[in-house]
Amino acid sequence: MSRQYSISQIAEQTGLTPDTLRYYEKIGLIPSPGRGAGGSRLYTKEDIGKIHFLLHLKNTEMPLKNIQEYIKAYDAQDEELCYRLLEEHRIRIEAQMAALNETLQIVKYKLDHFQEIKDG
Amino acid sequence: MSRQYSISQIAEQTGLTPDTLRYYEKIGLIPSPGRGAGGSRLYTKEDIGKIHFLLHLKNTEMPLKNIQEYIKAYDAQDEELCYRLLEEHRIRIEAQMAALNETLQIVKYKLDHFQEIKDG
DNA sequence: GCTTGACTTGGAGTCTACTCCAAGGGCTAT
DNA sequence: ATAGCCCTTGGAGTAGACTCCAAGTCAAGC
Repeated sequence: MSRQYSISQIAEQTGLTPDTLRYYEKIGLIPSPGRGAGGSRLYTKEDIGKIHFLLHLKNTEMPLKNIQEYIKAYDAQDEELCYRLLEEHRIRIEAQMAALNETLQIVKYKLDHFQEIKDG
Repeated sequence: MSRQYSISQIAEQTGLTPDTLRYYEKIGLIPSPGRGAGGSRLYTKEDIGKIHFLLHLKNTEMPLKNIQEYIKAYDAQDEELCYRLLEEHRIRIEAQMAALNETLQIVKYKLDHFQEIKDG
């Protein structure tokens, strides 16, 4: 039987707080893990994997509601819906990258401009 | 004398609502524009330029507080601070692009995986 | 057997960024 | 001169995502 981890260990691994982990569990973003002595949460490697994928979605500005919908579809093994939701997210990611790049060019231009003022 | 625009025209141009424009003005993100008959706002081309740059920062997840700080530094002609704030934002943009790209690869992999299931 | 420390729950509070509302003013067309 | 519409203000309300708190449980060490 493989190792299991307490909520504070997971918190440290993921950079989330125990409160946030419990909050995500409450709203159905992560599965309710097994419990140890006194009802304390014990996370498995599989749980951790799900949390990491969740963080990938969250870190790319997917709203928790959409992540919730994806998790629900995943649990219901609705591959059609999973596919559609991920595809939509892919499009949003690409749009976001384009916006970031556009602003990056503008910011770089301004930074060069400041540099000139300093040099001149 | 060049053309001026009402708040609803600016709203249409920028995709913001008049309420949001007034809110941005209230918290100091955009300058208070000149007023016309009955105290209604009249935006100049210069105002519009500032709003568009603000939107670039906002669309790249710069918190309004940081934008506020930048605008304040800009108005105070504190070039040193302007430079530092933009440089920090550039770094955040690049980090964000890296995170997006990483997730994009994962999402693409998953999408290909779904595709195989459909094809197979 | 009592303290210490991490854990549990449900619920309330906070922060950011809006979003809406009530009460009222002013231009335009009929 | 009245209807219709867009504008004004200050302030209250909302949504999303946490974040904190009180009261209590449990196991381990002294």
